Amino acid sequence: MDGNIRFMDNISKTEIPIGVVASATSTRVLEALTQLREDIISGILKPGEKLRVQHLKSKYGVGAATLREALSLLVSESLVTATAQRGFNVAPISLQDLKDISETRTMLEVQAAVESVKHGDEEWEVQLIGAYHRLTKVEEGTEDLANSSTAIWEQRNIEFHEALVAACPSRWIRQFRSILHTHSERYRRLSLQTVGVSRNVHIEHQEIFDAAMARDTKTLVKVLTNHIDKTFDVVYQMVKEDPSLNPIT
Amino acid sequence: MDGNIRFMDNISKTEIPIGVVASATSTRVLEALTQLREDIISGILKPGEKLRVQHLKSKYGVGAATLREALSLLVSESLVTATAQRGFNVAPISLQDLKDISETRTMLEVQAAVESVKHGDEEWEVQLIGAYHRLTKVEEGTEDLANSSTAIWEQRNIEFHEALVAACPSRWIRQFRSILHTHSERYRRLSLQTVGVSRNVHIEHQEIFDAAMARDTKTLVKVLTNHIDKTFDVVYQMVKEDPSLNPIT
DNA sequence: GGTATAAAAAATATCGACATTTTCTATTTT
DNA sequence: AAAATAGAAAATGTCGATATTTTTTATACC
Repeated sequence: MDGNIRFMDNISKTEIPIGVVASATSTRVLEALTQLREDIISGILKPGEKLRVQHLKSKYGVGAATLREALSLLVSESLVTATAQRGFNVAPISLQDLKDISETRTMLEVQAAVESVKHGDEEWEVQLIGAYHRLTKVEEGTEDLANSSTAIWEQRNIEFHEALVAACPSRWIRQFRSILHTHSERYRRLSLQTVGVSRNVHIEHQEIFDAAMARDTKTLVKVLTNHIDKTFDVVYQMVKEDPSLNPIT
Repeated sequence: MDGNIRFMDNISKTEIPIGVVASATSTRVLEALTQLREDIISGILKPGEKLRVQHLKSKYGVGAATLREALSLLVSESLVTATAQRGFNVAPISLQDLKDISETRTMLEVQAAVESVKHGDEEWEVQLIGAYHRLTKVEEGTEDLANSSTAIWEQRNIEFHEALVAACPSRWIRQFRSILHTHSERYRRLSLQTVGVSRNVHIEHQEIFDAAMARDTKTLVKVLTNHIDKTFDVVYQMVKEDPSLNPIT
């Protein structure tokens, strides 16, 4: 997924973009950025790991300046940290951070969803129905998703949550929510191999969808909070029990 | 989420930095970054303006790659936007954006302050008292602050608000709050020459300080919300009435 | 043995030069 | 005259080379 790089083609209103925006022709920076993001989220580049420019430039096939620029842009998403004279590191992980992310994400995503439901028009409904339908297809397809399906599920899960909050008028809430969702996904991918092993995620998504379409704000708050909590619980247990994933003692 | 608090007792309190971190020796990137940020917030570099690397590199006395890296890091703070093959721009402004910033900032800052009051220890109190004292000195010094004092007031105002929320355990809320505070300051500086012309800001700060020290959450929420609203009102009127500041129709 | 010190190695940070793409401008075409 | 087009100018994006700083390793010292 493109994370916080927004392809603006389907945004109708005169919204001002925040952050990096892609355009027709790509650049080496964008390519490196996309690959680096995926490698960080997937855990190929490990949490806290030092990102040596000299070493990585050959790996990603770009010059030093280009790689540094890509890494600098990833600081925007808090996936990379930069320290003067000491280079770049992959953002570290911790149980504390996971909890913080989940709680803050709940606050922002619930707010965004409520506002979205309040302001959403017919077009928003159509987009949400579409996103929900695509997500349903892949979630009902298999008991535990195969490796290939996982990537598709991840993409559609992101798109569903994006569609849910798309009508929230606050660009800032949407942006912050998106960043936290990415980090949430990172923790999930670092700790879990498959989706929905010990819970039926689709039921949760269905509840969210139904409440949103019914404009039932109260229920929406409840089921959405529950959804994020459940994700947290599962990941938290895994991270806690796997010392290799948990650099913090 | 509160239901999971019990698992958190053994979570380490070690804080992980988000974003760019300075170290003992500075770098050309950091110098350019600092100057660029100041120039954007102060309006020397105008909202929406194209940031030509070729032109600016001589102005800031650095190479192209270094300048690009500084600009890329400013994307983290949403002060600069980057578009592939089309370079960098100063983040645009709009009335809509100002409203969004103020509302989102209220949500985050109130939350952060309440949590900070809840968790703040003696050291937090000491730091807050110090920050408040330094702010008071400059706010009571003059009726309308002279140009030289304005810069000091801005610095101390930031430090006071930072100190207020310093004990909030959520790094993410603090980070997002800080970004929005910077943007809020930018709008204020773009529209107002001096502080406290039509209102006594210090009384508001005093109310905030008193409520925080008394751990009176309810009052704190009220006066802090009021404070951000008031700032918004003043700036909104100025921006609205000054077409040169308002590129959005 | 552990600590301080100095040389060596590695990595970061930085610049200038060049290729590619976009933007501007003048000319031609309908 | 407006639109399309082609050439010129400007700006972006990119890389390799190099100075500076940090980190590691080896050596000497108490």
